[in-house]
Amino acid sequence: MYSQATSKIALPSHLPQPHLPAFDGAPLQPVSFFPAGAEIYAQGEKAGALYQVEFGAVRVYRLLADGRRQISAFHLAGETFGFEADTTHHFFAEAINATGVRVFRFSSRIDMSRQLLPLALKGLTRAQEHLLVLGRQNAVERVAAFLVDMAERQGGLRQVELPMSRMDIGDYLGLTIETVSRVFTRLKDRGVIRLLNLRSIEIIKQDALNYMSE
Amino acid sequence: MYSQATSKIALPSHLPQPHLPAFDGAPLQPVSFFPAGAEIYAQGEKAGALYQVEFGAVRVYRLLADGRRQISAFHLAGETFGFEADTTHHFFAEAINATGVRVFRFSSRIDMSRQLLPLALKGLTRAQEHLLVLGRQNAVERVAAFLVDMAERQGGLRQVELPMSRMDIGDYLGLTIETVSRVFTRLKDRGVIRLLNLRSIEIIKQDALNYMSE
DNA sequence: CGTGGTGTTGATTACTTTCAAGATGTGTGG
DNA sequence: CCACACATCTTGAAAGTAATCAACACCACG
Repeated sequence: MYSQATSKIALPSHLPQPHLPAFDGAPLQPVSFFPAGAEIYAQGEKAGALYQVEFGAVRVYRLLADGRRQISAFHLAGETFGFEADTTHHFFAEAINATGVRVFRFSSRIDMSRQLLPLALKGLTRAQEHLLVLGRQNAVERVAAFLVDMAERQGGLRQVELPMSRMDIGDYLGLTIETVSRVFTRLKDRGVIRLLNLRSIEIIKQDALNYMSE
Repeated sequence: MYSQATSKIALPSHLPQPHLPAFDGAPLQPVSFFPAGAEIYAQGEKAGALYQVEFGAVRVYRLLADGRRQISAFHLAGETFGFEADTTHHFFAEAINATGVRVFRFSSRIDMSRQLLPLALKGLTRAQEHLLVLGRQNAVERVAAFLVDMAERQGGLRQVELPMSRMDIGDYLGLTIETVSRVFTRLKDRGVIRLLNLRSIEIIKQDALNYMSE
């Protein structure tokens, strides 16, 4: 496990090209690199920046005192995270894999509220939709909803990359790794999905998956 | 069940006095009155306003096709709701009891984004914290967290009013009404709370309750 | 080609839901 | 003001779903 990110290094040319910057007015920031497992920010730290994923994937989570973890969101390439209601981070953010992030520090000289609001509202809607999944859906429905969401965010292709571990998926869906694994197996046995390898699946019956996720 | 709200009536003098308006610049709106169970807005309707509760209480929820309901938030006097990421409502909002609401229609002449952002971020943080409850806490912890939250929002007094039914509480916490009822009974039997009547409780052991909610 | 971490599968346990019945509370009309 | 009726809430027993505990399989890495 790494504790420090290697910041502001040059972006290797074989990596994906930059996405559209999240903000007008702000200067284009260099890409900070975080190896797998590296902390981007921690609960309790002072906030004051937004983060845009260039490549890789990020998990944002909270912990209970006894170690139970709830991942509130995954963020893929092109997505923005790091909103806080006050000046302190209430969550942890970590790179899941080797990840490049553009950090936009808040500047008093540029009013970003106009541009932040739609992003914050998008995050709010996402969180509220996830509440429905956690509050009222069973294990199969949760996994189906997760796969549908991941597929949509990757352009709606049949093949879906899952950059995160079963543990991460479980902590996102409020399930144990065993239950996640069993549901994957059931979906495979029913011919709904194929497991290409541990971190990528192919959706065979899109309709069935949509239906399961309601 | 009522389908129409009686709008723009005069606020009877025996009712609570107005809270601070949510927005500067916007003219102070009259209070719309909604009887118990009345719909404030529905999923699919065109959005374009914010709502501030003057008195009473509001539930915001989504439905699954088979009728399962998830209440994403309750809103009490002084609180603001109705944020949407696009121009359409993705949720339902209903008055729980007789409720007064101030409606602030968006005006192109006044830029409210500066004032909306902190409210949206507050809502985002609330939703993310609720995700932890639904994803990783058991029935007793959920109810304890709910009571602690309601107590804090009512000024931290020992006596807490619960304007909503057990059904509402269950649909907020992802539990059945029977489980909610059983947990209330257990907390009562352990001497943690007293049930003054169906809609109000007294917190006897605040520490125990805090501890249970983590 | 081991070796440790990650994932899968099986058996059992625990918790919550479901189904059912009864109790309590509220509102209405006599 | 009381009585009845309907809705809400509580309690109990049985069933179902996911968690836990345990063993094994599969990778990915050095």
